[in-house]
Amino acid sequence: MSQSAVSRAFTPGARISPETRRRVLEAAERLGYRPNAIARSLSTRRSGIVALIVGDLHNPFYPQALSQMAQALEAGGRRALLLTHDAGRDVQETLDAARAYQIEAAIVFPTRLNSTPPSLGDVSRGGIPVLLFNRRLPGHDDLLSVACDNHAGGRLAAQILYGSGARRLAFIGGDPETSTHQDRLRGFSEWLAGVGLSPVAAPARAFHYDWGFQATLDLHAAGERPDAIFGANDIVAIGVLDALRLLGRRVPEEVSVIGFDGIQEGGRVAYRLTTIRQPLEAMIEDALRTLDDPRPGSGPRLHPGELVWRGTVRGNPP
Amino acid sequence: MSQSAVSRAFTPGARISPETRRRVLEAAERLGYRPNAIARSLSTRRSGIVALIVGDLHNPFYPQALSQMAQALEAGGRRALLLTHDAGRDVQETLDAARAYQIEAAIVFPTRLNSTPPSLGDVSRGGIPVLLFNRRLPGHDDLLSVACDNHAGGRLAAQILYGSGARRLAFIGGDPETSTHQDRLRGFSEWLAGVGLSPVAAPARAFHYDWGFQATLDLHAAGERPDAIFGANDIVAIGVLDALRLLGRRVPEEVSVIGFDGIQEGGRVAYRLTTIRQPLEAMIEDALRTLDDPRPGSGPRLHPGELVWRGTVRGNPP
DNA sequence: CTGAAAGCGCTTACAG
DNA sequence: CTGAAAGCGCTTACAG
Repeated sequence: MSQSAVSRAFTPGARISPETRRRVLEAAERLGYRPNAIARSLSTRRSGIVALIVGDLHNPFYPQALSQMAQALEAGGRRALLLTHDAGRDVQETLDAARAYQIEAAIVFPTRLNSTPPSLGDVSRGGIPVLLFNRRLPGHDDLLSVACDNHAGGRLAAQILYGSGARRLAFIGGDPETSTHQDRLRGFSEWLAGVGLSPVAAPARAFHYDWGFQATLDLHAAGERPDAIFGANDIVAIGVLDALRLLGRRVPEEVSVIGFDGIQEGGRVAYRLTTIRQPLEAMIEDALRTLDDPRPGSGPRLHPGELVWRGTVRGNPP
Repeated sequence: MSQSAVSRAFTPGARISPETRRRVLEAAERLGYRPNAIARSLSTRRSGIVALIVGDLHNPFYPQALSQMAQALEAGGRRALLLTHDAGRDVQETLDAARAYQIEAAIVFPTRLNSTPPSLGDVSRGGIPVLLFNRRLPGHDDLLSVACDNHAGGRLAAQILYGSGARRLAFIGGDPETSTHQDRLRGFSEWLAGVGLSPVAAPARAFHYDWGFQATLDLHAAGERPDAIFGANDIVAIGVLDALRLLGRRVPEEVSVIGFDGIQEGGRVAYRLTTIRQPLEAMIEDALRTLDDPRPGSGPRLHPGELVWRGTVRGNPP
């Protein structure tokens, strides 16, 4: 039994007789043999490894995206190398480290990445496609990017809230340096401008529960009494809801609230948050397809958000 | 410049003159050269890769643990290969797949693993140490395990609640097949027995928010009015809190609530959940140390939980 | 269809 | 300290 025969037995579609393959596989089973993927990678120059780069996993959207992404990768016979990226260091460094493992692609979950990351400039040197998930980076056309259509989502939020009768609409933002924040706010403001309105307030800081909570309190302390609040994402909107409860303002009777993301937490009985859901499955599928056939410079690939009607917006679904 | 020289320049502590090393590193910098970690792995037979096997990341405890674990691994110059494990498949299969990458160890986050997993029997065949994080599997002495001392934690919960004046104490469990559930309940019941009490109720199903919520509603519908509830973990306890709020029962005046885990979510203003925190950093450190020097059969390594006093237990901290 | 041989990019005794 | 050579465990033309 030659080495080649064994190799071919484990290679789908290789030229080998069924009989030989059977014998090899049988022996392998008996001996507990498994081909060494590391050696195969070296030989074929294809590691089958994709780097997943994550920052903090504070926002539940990311763990959800991460585990679904890992599963999708596995379904395609690839492996996920998990790398953490903390605020202090450069993403570039992390990427370089990953490159040593002959990764075929890298996907960055930009939990802590704003629009001016120090050195994502020549990120894809070495010919490895790098994809930003859930963010676009203006001016970085060498980066692939898959995101929700946040601009359209912002418009939709405005339309829904306005349609529910609200006229004093506030936006409570996230990290103002991110495209997610900017695009959602822009869409929101633009749509409102179309009906002669503008947001009564748009404080912004971070995509955190605590910020949504605090900003809502501050808003009311300053005398604002919005009749609708668009939270920059679900976790912010959940903070908003808790603050409103504390303030004694009834949702949705007095105030409507809408979020963005579609995290499972928003569906809990305590919140029933109406939101614009990012189509995660479609985005992940698209991301993997895009990495297989990368065409940099074509701009971010946008997916429309889907309205999830629950209980925090007054009236009936449109 | 020989191949050997280059190799040694990148090997800390290798016999090489500072001058040569400098020249190599400089050239590498200029050329953008990085040693191929895959080739190195093949040569040294040490991949530096540790498999992290996760199920669903529903419970926020796991993403937190996962990202901290990945960071700790990186700090030690190792890499995390992320593998998902879904309920349907055998952990053994996932482990086998990981083994192809010459992993040095595997850490299983048993989000969906109960005490009778189909085939974790000869899991460490191949000499790769496998460590269960946050669970012990009675009868599986070949598995390493690092967990919180759930039994002691259960006792502590009983003591705290009893100390706050409660006499009708309920336990709302998680997945009853897990060691985490069983140990916490056992400790809880044992301590209560010591003062002549037993839990007024101990429904169990899953470590989910929805279950904590539903079980609390059911309990009250059945006419029980506990004056204290021990949630099997924080996410269950948070469901309990939301249900109590719906029922109009005031916390902590009428009912005290305590959780287990110490997830960040419990600290939110809306909950202020008093809990027993798992010392995650210490557990992770211990896990990595244990994997470096594995001594199977020595039983699970237990870490004491720490009381985090917030606002859901009546009275003052002990 | 099958096997012998070269090569993937490193590391590491070994000899100098 | 340095270099030539063998070897890690695979894959894949190439010849048969």
